[in-house]
Amino acid sequence: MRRLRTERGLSQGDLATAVGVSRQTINAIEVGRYDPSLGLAARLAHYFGLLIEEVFHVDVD
Amino acid sequence: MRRLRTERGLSQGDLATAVGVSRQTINAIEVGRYDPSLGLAARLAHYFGLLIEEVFHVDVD
DNA sequence: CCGTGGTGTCAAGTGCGCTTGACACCACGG
DNA sequence: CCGTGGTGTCAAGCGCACTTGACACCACGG
Repeated sequence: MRRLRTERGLSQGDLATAVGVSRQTINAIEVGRYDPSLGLAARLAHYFGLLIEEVFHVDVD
Repeated sequence: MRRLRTERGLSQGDLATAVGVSRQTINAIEVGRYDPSLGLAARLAHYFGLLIEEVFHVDVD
């Protein structure tokens, strides 16, 4: 997630506005404070041109 | 979602216990009252052997 | 030395995801 | 006729996803 963002030379704020959330939300997801909603996960994956599964390694148990 | 479930001959309650949520939660998702969390979406997709993107048509805008 | 951009984090508030518990309806088999 | 399984839905409550606003720290260029 942080890798995908920095690889593209984006700040947290840039990515936040690109997917329509606040900067703090992007930061919280990157540092692992909570998981994004399905909608936000979909927008982020779509923005990076990847599958949700490729961006987030949710453990399924 | 309902199609995937009924194709496998499962009740809402069966699927609910299979993915670890309540029956009402499965029902609410099927009737579109709200979207599942990323974790639950991942467990459901995994249970059906599909990608999250194949199970849920989240509109990305 | 100061300003600026990027980041980490806190506090307080809103709304949704999900819970338990309950009740009603329908279809079915006894 | 009654019981049972499957479904739809309500109410009240809990915790998380996400918000705005604020403050602090660090690195950098002027």
